[in-house]
Amino acid sequence: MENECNWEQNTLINELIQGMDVAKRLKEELRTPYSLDTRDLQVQMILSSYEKALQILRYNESASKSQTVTPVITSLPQSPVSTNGSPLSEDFDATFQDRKEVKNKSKKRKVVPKCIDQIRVSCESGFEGPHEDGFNWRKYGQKDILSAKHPRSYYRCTFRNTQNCWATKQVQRSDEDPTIFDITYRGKHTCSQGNNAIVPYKPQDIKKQEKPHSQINDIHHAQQSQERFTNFSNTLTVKTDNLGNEEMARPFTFPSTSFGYTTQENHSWVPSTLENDSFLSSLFQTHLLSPATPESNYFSSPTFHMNDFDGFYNMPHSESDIPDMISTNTSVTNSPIPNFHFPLDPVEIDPNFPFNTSGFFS
DNA sequence: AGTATTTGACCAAA
DNA sequence: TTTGGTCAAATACT
Repeated sequence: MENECNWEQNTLINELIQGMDVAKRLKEELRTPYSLDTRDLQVQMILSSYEKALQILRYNESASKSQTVTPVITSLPQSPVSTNGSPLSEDFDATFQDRKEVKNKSKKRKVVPKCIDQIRVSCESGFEGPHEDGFNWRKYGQKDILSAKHPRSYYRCTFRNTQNCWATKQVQRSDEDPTIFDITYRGKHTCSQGNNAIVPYKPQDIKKQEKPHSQINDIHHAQQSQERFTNFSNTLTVKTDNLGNEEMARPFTFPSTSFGYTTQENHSWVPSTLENDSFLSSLFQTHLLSPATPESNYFSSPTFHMNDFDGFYNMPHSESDIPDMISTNTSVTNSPIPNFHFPLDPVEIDPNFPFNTSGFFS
């Protein structure tokens, strides 16, 4: 618990410092003719930092009022260890236990898992489905929700039976903006997709996995990625609606250095310099490094909104072994983002970092 | 034929 | 009793 408090405090400080730094940079750049993309992105970074800082403060406030909201990190007993040596999530633990009961006792409603990631994805291009996140999901239910105009869809991991993966997600179209989907992830993937590291891919190499009517099908090619990212920074917004605290068991696990998250095994790889930028690294992981199913791509959502930067928690982590899904070709020439660069102040990028070398996505 | 989706029913929590 | 999550048979798709 003490470490957790330090984490949050450090994160809070980091976010405030980051916001201040970016604001300073922006101030400098306002004096010079600089790209609007950069300025937009910096504004978003500033907002993101302050939003996250506020989230931490709000979370602490609510947690102090109610002991029922306890971060998963410390509230559960020791997790089991998976076959690859990494600890399974506490959520998996709870979920798996519940699911075993389901097997014995049909249709028993499970206890809500404690680890929930919630993100908002906007699909303003008019496509039907919400964004793709790189996992294979099978729809197992749809329900009209009383408080919502649109039905809620329930998905479980395709590898539930074959690999005993109990991750699920719910997709709810927003009432206010039908182009926005609220996606709630429950449970961590324990399938090969969840355990493996990130792998670059060529969208055209991927076999078809899901039906087109439920998916975004604006597949972009690698050559477009850099341009898309530039545009992306224009439209990118971070939405931090007040999510219920009961659903924010791991509310602040965005990959900030203060968490030391990157030291964990199986963690998504992030350039070291980007780790200092929790917002950007989250963006990086979620939308640049995540392999996706055929109908999607790294920029499948013209605009996306993340309430919770824990979304990366479920990102696939492998360079290989994503069954039947992606090409194993990982050479730099097939990188989805050739000559990738961030529209940031160059000072922020480690000059030694091999963005343009074969080590970048290998 | 195998796999994915749809949808009404079931069940537990609230 | 209501509501939301899940199951599983029926159906659709490949």
